[in-house]
Amino acid sequence: MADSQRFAVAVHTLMILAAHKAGEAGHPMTSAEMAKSVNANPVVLRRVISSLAQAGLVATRPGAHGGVWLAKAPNDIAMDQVRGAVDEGPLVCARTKINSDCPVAVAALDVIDSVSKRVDGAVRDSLALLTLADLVKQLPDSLTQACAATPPASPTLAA
Amino acid sequence: MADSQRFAVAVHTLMILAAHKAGEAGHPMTSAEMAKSVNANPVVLRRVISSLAQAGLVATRPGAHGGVWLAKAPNDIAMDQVRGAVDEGPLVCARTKINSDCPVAVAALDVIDSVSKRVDGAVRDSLALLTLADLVKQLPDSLTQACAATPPASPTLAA
DNA sequence: ATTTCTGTCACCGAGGTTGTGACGAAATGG
DNA sequence: CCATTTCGTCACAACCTCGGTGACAGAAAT
Repeated sequence: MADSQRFAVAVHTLMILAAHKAGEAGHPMTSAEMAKSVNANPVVLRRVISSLAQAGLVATRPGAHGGVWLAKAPNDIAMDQVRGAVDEGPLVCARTKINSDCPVAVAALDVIDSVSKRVDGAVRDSLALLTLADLVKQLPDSLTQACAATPPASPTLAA
Repeated sequence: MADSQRFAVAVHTLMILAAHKAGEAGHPMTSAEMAKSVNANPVVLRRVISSLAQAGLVATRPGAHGGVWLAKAPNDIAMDQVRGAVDEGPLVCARTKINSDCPVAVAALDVIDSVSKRVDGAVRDSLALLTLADLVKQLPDSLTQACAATPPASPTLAA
């Protein structure tokens, strides 16, 4: 239960917000704008944004001139929080349908469960060390500068 | 692309083979026998076994008194090999449908890709340290002894 | 030759994910 | 007060992947 693209969409969205330095008192970005860059339906984006908002990573405001912005500094947004917000299932899932009359199967289930937990821990640990700020740093400098200086109706996002 | 139960089925299968000390010159186990314990269709099991065989982890022989057995010592079977054999896709997959006219999207794709590689590396590393022997050790001693002494038609597997 | 078992195919149904339209609620501006 | 914008969420369709199942050919043992 993990082959969705929600995590990728979430990271993409957060990078856009960070690169454009979108803020409440400035120019929040709309889901429609960002949907163009992600090449997805605005509703899909809003579903992801909704999860991120519940996790306290972004804030939103409806109405004219409303939109989405980061609720925390990029340095304080770690990737494991993002994954936890949009994709809560375990990566490697155990079997639910074992034959409970078979003692080997019952014991194996526990063992496999421990493997699953181990993998999940490894994923979480590796993502916890990665912040949104780290990712934005990987963007070409020219790009982030262009975005930061962007007035509404930015040419850096449009198609 | 990782929410399948193939990995769990593979581990379960390998544990059965290890616990029963199945060997070519002894009592290879049939997919039908093991399917009972896993509570899955024999064909599903054979699909997994086929992948494991291609990876050199198990060996098979058709025909009467044929079946499956471990091709290596449990100490030499690491879990990352198992995962690689049955589930080759990346755990967290990037978006394929970005808007390639948007410079932010193009750059973000690379960044997300690096995150994906990082996660995959973490998973691989954590699984590489875990061998089939480690997992079998976690089984209750009584169980492995009962299995090891098992003649054909074992009561420890049947329903 | 018969039996047993693997290997593989084709097909179906279940479940989850994305795409899309629609509607209400909230916020801004005239 | 009203029109506009935008979020939030629902319902539905399209699609894809996965597991379950039956079928059949080939290999091996007796």
